[in-house]
Amino acid sequence: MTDEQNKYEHLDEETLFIVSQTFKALSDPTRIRILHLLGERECNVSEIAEELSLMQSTVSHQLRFLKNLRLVKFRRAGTTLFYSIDDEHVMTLLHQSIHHARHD
Amino acid sequence: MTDEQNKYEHLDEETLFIVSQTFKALSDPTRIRILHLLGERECNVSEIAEELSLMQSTVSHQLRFLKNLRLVKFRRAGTTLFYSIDDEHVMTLLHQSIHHARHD
DNA sequence: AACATATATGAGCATATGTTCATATAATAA
DNA sequence: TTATTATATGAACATATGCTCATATATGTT
Repeated sequence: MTDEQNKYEHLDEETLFIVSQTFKALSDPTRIRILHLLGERECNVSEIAEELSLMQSTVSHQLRFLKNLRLVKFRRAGTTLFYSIDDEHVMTLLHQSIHHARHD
Repeated sequence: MTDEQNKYEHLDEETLFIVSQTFKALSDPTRIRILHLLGERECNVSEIAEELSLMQSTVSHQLRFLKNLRLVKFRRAGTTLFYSIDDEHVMTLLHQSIHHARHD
């Protein structure tokens, strides 16, 4: 290999799509709050709504969004659905960012 | 401290704002491509546009966005502006996410 | 000064996003 | 079955976002 300039290696479309979607999930304050809460403990929909002062409908819509990206999962107990984190890697990104935001 | 349930510690508004803004910057494919390119080498505006097949105007608008968040900086050389990365922590988040996207 | 080159900017437009309201669905209890 | 509770869903709406076009600005050259 000579020292002529190397061609830039473009990001492939699929990687670009996954990465942008992941960060999009983390780009909304409401979703961040929901993920952060679920990072502390498993919660049902009503608990999330009450703890974060959000409408049940808002929470449900955002949970669907997060579930489609497999960032959260749920277990059923009667009519109640308990949601929890399903992607620890994304939570790591979130926690790093929170830590960074607080320390400079 | 007893084992009664602890109150959930809400994220403060400022942290929430910074975190969501940071991830918003990383949520758009065009900005990801620009940051990824600048992660490889310093570039001027025209080089970015040509390398990524984007309009000069598009690149300039996005660079302004990224500069406002202090994710990139530039140095002037005549009429040419050379842009480079100004936030290694955010680049770490980006690289982690790319790595994650490619490996599962 | 006039001109060329590189970059920045504002307006306009189409699309995406997030919330709310009203209502539907699902599981359980009576 | 009917009623109740928990959650999901679709439509409507307002706002945000990203791109393009046209043009402005800034630096350097002649």
